[in-house]
Amino acid sequence: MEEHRKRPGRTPAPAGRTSRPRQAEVARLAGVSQATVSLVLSPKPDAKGRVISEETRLRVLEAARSLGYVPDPAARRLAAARNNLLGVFSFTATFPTEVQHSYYPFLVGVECEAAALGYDLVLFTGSSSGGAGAAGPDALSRVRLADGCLFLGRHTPRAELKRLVEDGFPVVHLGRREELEGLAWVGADYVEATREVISNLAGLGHRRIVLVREDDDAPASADRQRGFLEGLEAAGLASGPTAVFRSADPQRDLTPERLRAWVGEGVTAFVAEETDTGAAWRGLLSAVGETGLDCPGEVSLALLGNPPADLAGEPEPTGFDIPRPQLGAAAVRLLAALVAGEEAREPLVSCVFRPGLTAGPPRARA
Amino acid sequence: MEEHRKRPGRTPAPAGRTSRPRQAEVARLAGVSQATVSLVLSPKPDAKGRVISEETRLRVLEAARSLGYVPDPAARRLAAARNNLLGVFSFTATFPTEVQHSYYPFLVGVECEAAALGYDLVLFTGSSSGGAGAAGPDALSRVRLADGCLFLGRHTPRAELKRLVEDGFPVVHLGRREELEGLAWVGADYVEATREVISNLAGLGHRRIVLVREDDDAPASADRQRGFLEGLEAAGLASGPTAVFRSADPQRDLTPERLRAWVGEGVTAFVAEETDTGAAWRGLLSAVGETGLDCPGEVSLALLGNPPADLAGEPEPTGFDIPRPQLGAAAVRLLAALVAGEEAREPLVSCVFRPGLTAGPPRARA
DNA sequence: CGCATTACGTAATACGCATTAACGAGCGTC
DNA sequence: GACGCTCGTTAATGCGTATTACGTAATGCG
Repeated sequence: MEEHRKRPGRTPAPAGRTSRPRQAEVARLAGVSQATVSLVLSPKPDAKGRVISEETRLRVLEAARSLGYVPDPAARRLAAARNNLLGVFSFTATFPTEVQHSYYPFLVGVECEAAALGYDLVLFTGSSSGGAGAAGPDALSRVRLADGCLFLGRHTPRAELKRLVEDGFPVVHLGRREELEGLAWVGADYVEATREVISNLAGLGHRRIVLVREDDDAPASADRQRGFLEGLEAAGLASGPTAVFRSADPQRDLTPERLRAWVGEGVTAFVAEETDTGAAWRGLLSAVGETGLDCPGEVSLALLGNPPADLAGEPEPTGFDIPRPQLGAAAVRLLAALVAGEEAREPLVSCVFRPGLTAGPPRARA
Repeated sequence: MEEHRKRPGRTPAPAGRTSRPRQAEVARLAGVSQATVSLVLSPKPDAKGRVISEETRLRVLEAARSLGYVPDPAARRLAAARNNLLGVFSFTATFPTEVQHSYYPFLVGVECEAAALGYDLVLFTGSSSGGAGAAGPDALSRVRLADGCLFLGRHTPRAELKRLVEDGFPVVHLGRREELEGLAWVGADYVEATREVISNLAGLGHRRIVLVREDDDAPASADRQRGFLEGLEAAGLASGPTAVFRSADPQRDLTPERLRAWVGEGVTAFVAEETDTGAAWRGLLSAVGETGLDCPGEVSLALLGNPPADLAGEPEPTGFDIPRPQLGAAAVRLLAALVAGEEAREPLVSCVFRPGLTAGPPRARA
């Protein structure tokens, strides 16, 4: 196991160039002790009394710079300090091949905010491809290398996550997740955003609206449904038993006949939730297409979220934008606060209403 | 700085429940030494001689399981003298807001291959000022925290990179980069791919072809031009002085008149290089559009690379696909080999010809 | 039965850094 | 000049694990 070790034994740095410099080498170059180097390089705000003279300080800094010294994150962490690393852990590949279901938009915000706060990011891989930590309980525990960790994706192993939280390891979950006591999370305000969309449709004159959702118990779905119902109520509209269409496979179950039946009953607007696959929205679109109904004219459609990337060419759907970069940034802020030992809380992030082109006033009833 | 440490001082585990168990505790429960626990829990394939008896092995495993022992990654990496981290350094944000010019496709391959090889990724951002090194020239030295580092982007500071290479720090540059002695890199074979496109056009019957390129001296551009000229020669076609149209702003300089003139001279096909902005291709497309020439019919077009994301709706261009994920994967493989001390070399990655819809046989000359 | 082997374990140590008790040197003070 | 005192620095130690150099008991062999 030692074959790759460039440094032979205990001698600080004989061969020199092949290995990263250690504090000991910086110390030798600066003519001080390793402890002094540590003191100089560890920004201690509460420097009570014990300070290093400006002269040695500069000497050490110069030596460190010229050697290109960088602290070893593992050692730093082991010695009970921080290493300026925030972990990002996702349970599917972070950069999936399929365009759908990508964490990219979140990462835009995560990277930006992390940089602003002075953190680098560690991307823990292998969660899906079974590489590094294959499976097993260790897969998740690798994140302890970082000061804290951000979790993406809805299907997080409860037990492992719970363990991290209980151990006091700073963890933030991206997406509402209340079933786990003490788990910090950030989320978007789907309830309010959906309410706003419904309110808008009602304002256009729609009286009967149907929500198309998938058969998933994720909080994100539940929130939209709640916002939908609240929106109906606020607009003084009835929410009959048929107002919510829930299906495990909307693209199969949402038939043109079904659609025609609704329209025949007086339904003039449909809203679909956004999910990884966009199945609800796709199902709605194709059903409308097959029935030959004119979209803004005969039926209004709204998407509770952003359209999948491969539908970028389609007309812009009415609905709301999920501010994913802001969500990512908020998550990082929260995580950084936890790492710093603060008792922070991030409020729900608001979604932005998107007028779009798929909704308009309903056609006058015959 | 010690506030978060649950374990008071040297006692192995007095308070018990607040902290994760260590090997020492497992050892105590199993009635063996810490070293034995380590030996049992560290899968050593080449267990030459030194073996633990099956009985104690099971006892230790049982103890570990019952305590919920999980190894501390920081300690593990410290003891192993490497940290299983590969750096990714880009000089613009790794996740840019603009869709164009994104490293995303590369990262798909990087993440996947890193996972397969058992590495985690550290993302460094050029602008971030975190960690030990302040901003400025030291920014680059932060990458030493990883076992090796991948560099993206054409505008890498030469001096700093040189320093890393000279120090023997494993570095791989994504994209051909030969001007720096000893710098490892991986690249796509633009020469061959371009040659193939030209050969294909010649096969269709085209006799006069013009290359539209931007005014950039990047290797990627030079390679395409070289492949273009070689392709012409191989097909027995003349490459007059007007065969290459080089412009700093093709969208401005590539006027409809210009295009008409070429067509009048007998040019029947145009190829454009791909760049971050896609300016050459955009210029070509808009000029053709304005002149009202029918694309596969009257002129053939080819794109030496992938179209920008915002042109996804357009008909698929003839040309070649740059296998970005494979490039990323190849870079990671090379980097991993360097980290392991091997003297590896990755060949150029081949691009894949894309038939597309924008090229066809030339219309018979009048 | 004596000695060489082998099989199993363990003590000791290193890994790189942070932290803290202790130490030496300057410097007044009476 | 012995004493306290502050300031700057260092020696020593611990963090949790991997590894190596040794023991010790069991076994093999003539």
